[in-house]
Amino acid sequence: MGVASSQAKDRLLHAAVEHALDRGIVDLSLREIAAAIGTSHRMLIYHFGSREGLLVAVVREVERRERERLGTAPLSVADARRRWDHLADPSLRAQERLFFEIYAHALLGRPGTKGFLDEAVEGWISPVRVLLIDAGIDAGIDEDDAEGLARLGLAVTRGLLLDLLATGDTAGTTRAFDLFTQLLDLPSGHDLGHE
Amino acid sequence: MGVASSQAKDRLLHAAVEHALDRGIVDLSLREIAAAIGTSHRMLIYHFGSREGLLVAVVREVERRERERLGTAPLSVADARRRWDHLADPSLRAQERLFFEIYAHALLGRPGTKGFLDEAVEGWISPVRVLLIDAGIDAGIDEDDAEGLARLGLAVTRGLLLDLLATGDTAGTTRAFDLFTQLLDLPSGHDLGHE
DNA sequence: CCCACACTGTACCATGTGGTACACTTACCA
DNA sequence: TGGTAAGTGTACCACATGGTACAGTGTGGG
Repeated sequence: MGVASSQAKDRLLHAAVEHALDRGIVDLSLREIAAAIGTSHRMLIYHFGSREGLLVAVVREVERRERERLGTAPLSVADARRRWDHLADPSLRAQERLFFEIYAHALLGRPGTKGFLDEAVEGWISPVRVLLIDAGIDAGIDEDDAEGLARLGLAVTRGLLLDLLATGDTAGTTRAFDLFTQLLDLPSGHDLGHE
Repeated sequence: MGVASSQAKDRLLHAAVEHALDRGIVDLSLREIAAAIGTSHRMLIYHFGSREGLLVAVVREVERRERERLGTAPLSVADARRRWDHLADPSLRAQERLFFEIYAHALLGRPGTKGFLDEAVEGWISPVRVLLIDAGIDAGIDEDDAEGLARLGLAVTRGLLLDLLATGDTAGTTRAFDLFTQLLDLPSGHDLGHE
């Protein structure tokens, strides 16, 4: 069957994700996707078994990229602003939009999204919490504070991304982010900060 | 034609929205929806003209409810926590989930969502900004601060709602929200309204 | 050589899709 | 009373859907 991984399948998956990045995924038919990436719906079925199989593969790939981003993101607290600048970069818009599309999809319990939500929230909060606890030994941050702070930071980031995706207002959302770092008494933007 | 409003149409729309609240909307067929709310796809076409017509009607209704919530929300800052408690109430989960589903849908430029994003962001930021400017005359809040603060408040709320919808962790998200209000030094402070 | 194998094109299937035609009922109003 | 219009049921349409059957293609190894 073609269910196992193979070079052809990988190529198809990559192309399908690329297409999903700017066209979405949840309400597209196999034929639409296939036509867009230069293959036939027959091939998608062959390699992924079914439409749901393709969905799962795409979701997993998005999860993987998200994790990868987590792994390479500078996690030091002082780098918060640099991290935001990275996230706010236009080249990441498509990925974030797809992320939110799948997020909403998963909230409705659609097939192929098991575990996505846990990973999407806990996967980010957890390492930040640990980091904060380590960094906060001197500063007197206890575990509840660390958890709450991690949660709040994630919320600010995701909330501002939703704003950014809707409005495209990089300057405005960045100003709001700087405001947050100021509230935390963190170093804000290097030199392109506010004022 | 049935395109104009009527009692029957209103009943159907209400039922359709109710159904969308816990089953979603964007990837459901007319027949699925119709069967679930005890009518026929024939009737939905009759009253709403087309599937897209129904979609538009549902989106508008969700927008309307969102605006209604905005209108009745207490905007004074001292009430921030009470407002969050209201949002975090399980009875609103379905509405928020549907909101994010449509939000994601709109981010992809799907038909029937024109104006949704503007309303979703600017519709909330704007009144809060005005409120902050008014309240901040004494406290020295300038317009940029007000805009940023409104934006940040909205982001915190939406981000924590995403968290809450995914995890169901009312206590944790509420702790994070409290942390935010503490950072703002709310009890003594200026007004901060968002939702 | 031949066979196994990964892969792909063509053609097809049953079912589901949005949408329509038409007959029919009810109800209100002239 | 009759007519007009909203509303509804039944049956249907052309088409798109996910999925399958089958007959290939090429390629590498024995």
